[in-house]
Amino acid sequence: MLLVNTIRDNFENTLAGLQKRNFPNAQDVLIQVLDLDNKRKETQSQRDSLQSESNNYSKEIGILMREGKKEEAEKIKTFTSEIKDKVKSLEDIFSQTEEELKQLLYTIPNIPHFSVPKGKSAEDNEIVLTHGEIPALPDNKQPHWELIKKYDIIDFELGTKIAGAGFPVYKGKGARLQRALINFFLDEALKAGYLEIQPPILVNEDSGYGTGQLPDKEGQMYEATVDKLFLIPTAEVPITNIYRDVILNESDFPIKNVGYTPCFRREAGSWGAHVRGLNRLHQFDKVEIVHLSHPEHSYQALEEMSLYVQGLLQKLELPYRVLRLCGGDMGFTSALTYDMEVFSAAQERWLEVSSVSNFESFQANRLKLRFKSEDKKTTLAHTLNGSALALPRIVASILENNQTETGIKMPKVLVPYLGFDTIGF
RNA sequence: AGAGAGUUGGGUGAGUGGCUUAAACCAGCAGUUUGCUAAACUGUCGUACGGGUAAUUCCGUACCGGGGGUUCGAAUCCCCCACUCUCUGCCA
Repeated sequence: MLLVNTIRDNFENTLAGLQKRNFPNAQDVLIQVLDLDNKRKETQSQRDSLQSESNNYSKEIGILMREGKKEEAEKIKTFTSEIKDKVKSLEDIFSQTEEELKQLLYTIPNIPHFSVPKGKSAEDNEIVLTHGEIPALPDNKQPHWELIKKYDIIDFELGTKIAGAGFPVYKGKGARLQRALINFFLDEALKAGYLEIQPPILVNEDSGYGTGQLPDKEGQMYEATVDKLFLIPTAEVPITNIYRDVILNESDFPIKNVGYTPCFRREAGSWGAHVRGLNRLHQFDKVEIVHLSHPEHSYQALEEMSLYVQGLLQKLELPYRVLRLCGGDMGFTSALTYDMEVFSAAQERWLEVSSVSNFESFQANRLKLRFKSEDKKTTLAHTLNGSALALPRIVASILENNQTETGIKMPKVLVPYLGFDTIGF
């Protein structure tokens, strides 16, 4: 959620930012925000001064009562009841205006960083760099959904029987590969100075609002309706909400958390031809990194996270590229997002395996996540997060890129975790 | 799940209708004393929104788990909800 003051003080920049995102009627919406805010302030002033008057009368009554001057007190009471009605109606207008303003602000996305390219769709994303060799595979190469059947390591039909489409069952070396990757990712994060967190994987409504899944995107989440809980779509939700309504000390920065969780996404209506196999699931595993940063250092933190994720991909010997998302493709809450895509050599496609974003103060504003600076001012912190990494597509590209006639070779770095070096017969 | 007891500022904890934004103590911060540390003493110590000012500052309003109500006036009385603790039950 944007700050009204930011909109007021940087009207032109804000407008330009929204236009970069192709946000419709940007100018009208921003003007409406300022109008509502003005109305809110005016109403508050009126209400407060009347309330003040009423409080003074009440004090007088208190004094008179103590002195036993009941009649005088009764006289004053007649004034206050009149004021009370006025205060009540101003109060109604105030809270209604405030609510309207909040709802409107909820619909406005974050302002893109100046380096974000213009554009409407994924086609307009900027390729920042490409790394690694694309492996030359034999002519009879197979996509991962064939390989997992061939070696009997992941079973979609079984998952359908137990839960439904998009809930695969990992078996034998498939299950062990999952476990190895999770441990590898967590150990790497620990080495890089992250604090490991195991959060709940169901969250309440407040948490959903805190990170912006609610309102509007409740359809993306599975919901335990009886208890009003939501299955998390990413560990970002519970981990970032740890810091909801928190005032940190400046010396607490940087805060670096990592957590492994299963993730659940309904992905309603988003199934198509190229989402076969592991490319898109209802349940998958992910290791997520979350940074809380001083506003002055958040872009350094973003670069650090990007390099960290790239390091993981290099260790896994996967060819990848880094994209800077354009205004039209960026998430609602993000100011700057890098996507990391791995080349999956049998599908001959780039697959997104990580998305690293700086939200600046957009999330922190909703979360009321602040810090006290040296000069005792309370200021919104900056939040960032990224996948490090999402498992299914990593598994898909490891399987596809490393396939040979005799089996699938595992990345060297995983062998100590796996206890085997090849998935074969 | 049932019964009972609770929820007050960073912490402990007082406060059953007006002089309580809230005692006291501890921690924190600033200062005095001191060769240094410690101790002692003095002061300071919340958040949000709004307003006045060139500015330190000052003023108003709201906030004692959350929401609603009674009242001229609520931390205090009433209702609903959430959470915590104890006992009983169930359970990995």
